[in-house]
Amino acid sequence: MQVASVVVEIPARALDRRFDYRVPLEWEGRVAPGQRVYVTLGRRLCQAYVWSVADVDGPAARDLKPLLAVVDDTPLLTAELMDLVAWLGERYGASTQACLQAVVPAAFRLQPQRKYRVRPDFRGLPPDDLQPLWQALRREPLSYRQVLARHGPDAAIALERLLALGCIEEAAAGRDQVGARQIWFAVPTGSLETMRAAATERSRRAPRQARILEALAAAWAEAGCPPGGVPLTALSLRPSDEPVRALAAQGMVRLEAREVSRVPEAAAGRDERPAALTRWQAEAIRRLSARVVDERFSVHVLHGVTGSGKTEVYLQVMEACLAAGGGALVLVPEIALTPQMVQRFVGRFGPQVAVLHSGLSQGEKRDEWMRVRRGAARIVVGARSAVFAPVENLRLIIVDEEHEPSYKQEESPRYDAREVARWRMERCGGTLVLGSATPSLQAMHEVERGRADVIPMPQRTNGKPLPPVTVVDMREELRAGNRSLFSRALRQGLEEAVGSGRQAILFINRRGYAAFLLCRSCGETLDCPHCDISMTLHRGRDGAWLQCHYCGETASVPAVCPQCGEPALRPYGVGTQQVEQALREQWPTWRVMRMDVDTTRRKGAHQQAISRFADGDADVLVGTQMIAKGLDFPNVSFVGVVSADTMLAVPDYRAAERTFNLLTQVAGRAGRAEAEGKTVVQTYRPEHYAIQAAAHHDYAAFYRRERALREAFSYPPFCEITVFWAIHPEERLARSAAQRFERELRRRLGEDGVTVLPAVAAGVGRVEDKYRYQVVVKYSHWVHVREGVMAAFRTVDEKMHSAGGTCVLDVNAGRIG
DNA sequence: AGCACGCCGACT
DNA sequence: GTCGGCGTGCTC
Repeated sequence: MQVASVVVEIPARALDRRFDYRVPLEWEGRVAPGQRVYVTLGRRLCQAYVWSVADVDGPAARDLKPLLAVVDDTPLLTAELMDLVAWLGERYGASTQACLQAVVPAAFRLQPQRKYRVRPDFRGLPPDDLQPLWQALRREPLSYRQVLARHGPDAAIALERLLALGCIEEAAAGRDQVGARQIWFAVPTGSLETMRAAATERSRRAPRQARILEALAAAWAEAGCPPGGVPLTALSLRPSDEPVRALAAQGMVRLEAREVSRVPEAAAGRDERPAALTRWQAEAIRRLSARVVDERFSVHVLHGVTGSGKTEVYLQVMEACLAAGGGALVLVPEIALTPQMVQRFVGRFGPQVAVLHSGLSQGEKRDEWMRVRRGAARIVVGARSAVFAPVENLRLIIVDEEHEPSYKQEESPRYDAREVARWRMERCGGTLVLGSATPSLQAMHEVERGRADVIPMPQRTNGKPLPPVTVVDMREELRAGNRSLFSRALRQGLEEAVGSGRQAILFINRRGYAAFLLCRSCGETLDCPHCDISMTLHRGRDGAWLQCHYCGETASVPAVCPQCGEPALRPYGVGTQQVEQALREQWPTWRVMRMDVDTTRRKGAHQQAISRFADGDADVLVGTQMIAKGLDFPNVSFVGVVSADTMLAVPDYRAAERTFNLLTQVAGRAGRAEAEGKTVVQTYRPEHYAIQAAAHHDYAAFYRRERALREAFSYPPFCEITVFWAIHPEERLARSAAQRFERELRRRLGEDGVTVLPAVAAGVGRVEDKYRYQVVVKYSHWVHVREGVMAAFRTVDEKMHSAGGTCVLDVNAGRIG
């Protein structure tokens, strides 16, 4: 007798284990790991994934509940993905169910459904008029909708009566949240001539039938023989329409339901293959292609300056991978996944490419995922979660803009797509390519330890040098009597660019008008009533308001300070709106465009804004980091950074790295095509190494300095950091939970190679009226501390849970504030 | 996470 | 005397 050990889909830590079910005799041999099944847990129906199947003898197995249904014929998850789910759980301290939900698109989750079936204990017959429905339900359980569709609207009453008489009962049943899309096709059975003759014959007697036959004949003539039929929707018909049913009954046509994809098949498109490669590109392609073919695990850091043509390298290495029979996966930051980017991949590989991103509907994601699972698409391009795509014979993963923090998922399971990619390539014996103009400290550390190699691409494809960067000391400006947002150099750069018909970009890393309001009389700042953070000042057409960027709370702007009553509230900390306003005031004739989360919240607005600016609809674009990434505006000749200091001020050990990356990226925006580029960076800390290194395009200098600091203060990559949070509306409970975690941890882990920092309030100590306390743990290898950390976590989490609070564990955390 | 069972207040 | 509050405990 077979027993299936399954993981149920319910994401509760208490259910994070295997449950055993009996495999009914008729399904023996049909049940395999990775397959979805329906089971009852307690008395409710739920979906589960088969983890393992074993042959067990003896009475114990007979007492198990049986599997209720097998959902898929072929397992939805491959053996590799099942192993990945297990690894995810261990690596990030998440429940197996949460990991499953991250790997499988939401469309495949269970949508519970009520069905009606005859009661097995009912003896005898219901009243005569209820017999047809009762007989139908005896053949198979039906949902309410099915009952109405098959037995007419009066069946609703019949159903109620059968229920009241105790003849039938409700039964749990289910289906996928979003199923495959089916379309009905009418397929002709006879020859083209018969079709035409039948049409003529029916033209008077049955004109609607005749029209269908004519349409079929026309499609046949056009598409050639034998035709696959015509989708009924193309004729505005449904299979239940009378003429269709009549033709089917006469045997003139056959009706077929076929699964179709919701994603239109990519047109072949134009392939923009460059006429020539730089010697660096050619060398990179040569080296990587050789590794893709050899089926051994290897990691490569593709260090290419902005404009060095990394994408073309990716494309040609993927070609080599495909030629060797492998599949490939390209990860890009969500923001860089623009139609232009996708077009390059589709242009080269056509319908072999599947694109996975957050803009797709659940159904579209399902269809793309299944196309990959069936092997119809062998290349996947997508954002973070695409790292789980079920690519067959996966041999190559490319992580573009590898240094981007968006590869870390900030909810459970808090995985890092770069680590997942590494795991998959290690397991499959494939090649991992980490591409960046500013490789992360982590990636370079791997190189130092001999676990990866660097492939340099220091030259731009257009042969031009990187644009010169001027660092402006804003203290000097102040001394020279310039109190405006714009230094003389920045002003000059703007005027030169716009004056010569070019475009300019101004970058400021904060949205809204000003970071906060401060009372110049008493020093009070206006804070959010629900969070420990000051509210941001926003200005729009309908005046000004205050907004909390943590919880969304809004408030009106008081005329006087609520603390001291003085009319002395002043805005501090420049935001995009303020820059936009200053531009409009000083250059009223210029066309100014602003791009940040506030202007691009609407779906598609982001892409629209990008095309408008690219089409020359504005002279100056003001925006947050979203304008820095992956965009290529050929007419931009000037880029200004209004303040580089906001990025440096963040209390995060990676602040310098982020600043360096962003400045490098922003500077790369200027002068990508014909126009000569120029960049001005404004700062109050012109001597800072991150700013200096970015200004001189000197990655090596930045890396040396940053590496030394990380080593001296024991920050990643010289250790790994895991953060525990306790979150509760009562400060006392949040604090004591964090302290308890700290104690438990110290007790279990000892001192060797582990540093446990004391429990403290988080950087923002209260969000949405809930207090947050944190414990930071530093160690060298997760496997050495995992047991201890997880045991401590489970103890505290369980208590916190019953006290109405939450605990979060962020393994290999990015942020620690 | 649900959905049971189980033990104490305001109602037909 | 019953309906129902949500506190604890289990789910193969």
